[in-house]
Amino acid sequence: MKPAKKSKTTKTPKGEQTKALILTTALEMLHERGYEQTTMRGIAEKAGVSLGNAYHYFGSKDHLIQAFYHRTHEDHLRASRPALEKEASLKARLLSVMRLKIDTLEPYHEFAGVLFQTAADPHSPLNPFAHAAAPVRRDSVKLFEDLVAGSKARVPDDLRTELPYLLWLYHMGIILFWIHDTSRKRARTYRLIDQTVDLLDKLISLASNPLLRPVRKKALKLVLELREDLTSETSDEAQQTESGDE
Amino acid sequence: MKPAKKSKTTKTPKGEQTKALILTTALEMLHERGYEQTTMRGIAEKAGVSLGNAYHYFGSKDHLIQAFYHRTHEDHLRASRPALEKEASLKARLLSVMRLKIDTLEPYHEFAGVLFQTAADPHSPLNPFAHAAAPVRRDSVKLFEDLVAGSKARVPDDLRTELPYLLWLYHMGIILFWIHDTSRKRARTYRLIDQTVDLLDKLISLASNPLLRPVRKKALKLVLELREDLTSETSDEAQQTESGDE
DNA sequence: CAGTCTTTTTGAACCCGTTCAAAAAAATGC
DNA sequence: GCATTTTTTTGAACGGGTTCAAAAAGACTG
Repeated sequence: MKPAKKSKTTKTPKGEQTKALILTTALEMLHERGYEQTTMRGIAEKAGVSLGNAYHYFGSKDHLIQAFYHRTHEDHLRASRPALEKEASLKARLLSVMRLKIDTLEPYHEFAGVLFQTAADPHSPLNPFAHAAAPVRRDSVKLFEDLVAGSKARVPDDLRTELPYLLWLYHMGIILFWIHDTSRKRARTYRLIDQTVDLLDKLISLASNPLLRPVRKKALKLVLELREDLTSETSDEAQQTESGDE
Repeated sequence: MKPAKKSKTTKTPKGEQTKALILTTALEMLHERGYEQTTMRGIAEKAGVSLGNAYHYFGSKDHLIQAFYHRTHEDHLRASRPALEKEASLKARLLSVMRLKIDTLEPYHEFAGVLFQTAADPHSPLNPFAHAAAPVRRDSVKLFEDLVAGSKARVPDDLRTELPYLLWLYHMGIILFWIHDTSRKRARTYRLIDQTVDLLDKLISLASNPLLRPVRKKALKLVLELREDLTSETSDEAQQTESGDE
């Protein structure tokens, strides 16, 4: 399918330097001109290296995108810290984190679609759903672990374990909505966040209710299963397609 | 962004014929060799027309994909009919329809990812989330309308109205999972369907419970809002990007 | 320092999707 | 039937991502 050569690790200081140069140039161009307008040739030229050289360090354009994604994620982490230190209730914490996520992403709205696109391709190494190892996801889920751990909400233990992952999923859904949101200043997305956070908070409270226990148990068992699949499966069968060319 | 010229309507019988020829050839190749291996050049050559000619009738490769998608949808509709005529309970109906969906899609698993990808791009006319007019979505939701209408499940009226759309969303989620499912014979996806359908059925029953009424009301109000956005918004603001080139 | 092995760098080449002006063929009007 | 207009068809060209063999530059060894 998609060749997607691995990006080589650098072996000398010179290489290190070149790689960094290419990366920063790429990020710059991506920020200034968006995805389509940023070409590998353009990056190479602006960085003063040859096209082939860029490909030596970054196996594909997607790898550059990944770097970009990483950066916004780190920005979001940094932006979230104050709120997580101040707020105590689960609801307030979640609300802050989600709103800050959108704040962070906002400057890149116009090409976020493409970003999401490449990330949704099952064959892409960037796909947060497929590859368990994907540091993107691990880091991302970790934020929600902190979010839950630091709150003193009354939530059943079994749910508490799964909650970070569930919130991560929820947050992916919000991003998907945001990508398609064309309202001014993304008002709709923010409203959606406000309302869904409120709803989620209510639901989590309800989840302790004995009436809901069987459903909760069943649902959580299912979630757990899926998560296990996600973190184990990939190594055995997923790679077969790669070698199956002729 | 993506130029995506519109596919011209044909004006003569000769043109009609050529267009059909190109389409069938394309579907054939897509089926046999997947997305990446099917090139516009390849299609044109196999169909015995020039490359430019193919582009005259189909503005882009995506348009061909759209045709492909349409076909599988129709297959699914046809396959679902018997079950919808036989089954009475909502649960059984949903289970059948979902399983048949996966059955229908299965032959195209390897390139379904790409299909989903192009569909997730906000700029793509194929995107079922963005363009209300997208017949793909209308048709698709319609199936779930029939599914709900034909069942005699006891479900609150307000929920009943939104249920088809919610089930459509649910079905999109399952497809997303399926795309990433590498288990043999897609066993995991089928199991997921079994369990989630069961769960949904239980949830729908619970939804009538007075305890849940406030949450239900709130959630449905939210869903309704989003749906309205979806079906109206697109005309005013979404198109600006199109004309905003320089 | 000379020779060898690695890493970095290059630039040409390949294939692909897409565009476009102009040729060929059909349809239309008189 | 001929001129004009419309539709269909062509093929070359452009710009883009990606690959690759081989040159250049460095690192390492004796």
